[in-house]
Amino acid sequence: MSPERDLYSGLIRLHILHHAVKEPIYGLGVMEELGRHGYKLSAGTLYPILHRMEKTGYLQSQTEREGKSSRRVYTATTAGKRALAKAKVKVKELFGELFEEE
Amino acid sequence: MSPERDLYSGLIRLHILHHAVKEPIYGLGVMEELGRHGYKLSAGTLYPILHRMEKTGYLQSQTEREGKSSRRVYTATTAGKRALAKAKVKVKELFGELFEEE
DNA sequence: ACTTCGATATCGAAATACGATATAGTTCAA
DNA sequence: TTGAACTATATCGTATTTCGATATCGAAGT
Repeated sequence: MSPERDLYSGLIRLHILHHAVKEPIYGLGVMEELGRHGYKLSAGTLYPILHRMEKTGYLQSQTEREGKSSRRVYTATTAGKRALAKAKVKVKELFGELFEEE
Repeated sequence: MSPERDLYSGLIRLHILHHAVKEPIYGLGVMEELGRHGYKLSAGTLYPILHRMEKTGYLQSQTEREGKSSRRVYTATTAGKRALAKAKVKVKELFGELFEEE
């Protein structure tokens, strides 16, 4: 529906990976965090993204039962950290190009 | 094949859009430029991207016949420039998060 | 009981990715 | 002057991804 999504899909994953490196994350929490950054995506989009990032090997999950109900909590794997480190170089390059002086 | 592609797909489009705003671009030229940034993508991936960005309304094209053979040359539309401006804000935000001090 | 809420999962049609393959004009050496 | 090498773009087919809609399930109100 939104044609801008194409431009942002990678950025969204990098946001997710970055947060997963810093601390454990979970689905709805990520949705809210992304919403704060102006990315509107539904649960039907986000959860499959997390599943795939786990299948790819960037994230690992475990079901947490903290008193209340259960949450599937994700943290970044070593491969995820490596992928983020590489991607940061790319983001830096893009940033440099986009905001360079004439 | 490369699972990192997921992380970069948006970055690639932003590179393309950025260049199309600065000057006219064409398929193989973009491929080489992206290659210089370490993005390896085949013609079968790139051309459909350009087609879609045109269909979306970010780019407009015309066939140029500069003496030699012909090239389909793309430039950014007003909508494309607007989309890039918006995306730049997002990239800046991501950059800030990824490279913030602790 | 019933609804709302937090949380996750899955379905299905449409769109996208990408290697492989096709097409076509130019150049240039044999 | 045939044909190999190169420039340039397009399309096909399988697999994957997107994303709204829908489903599930337990907590907590009321």
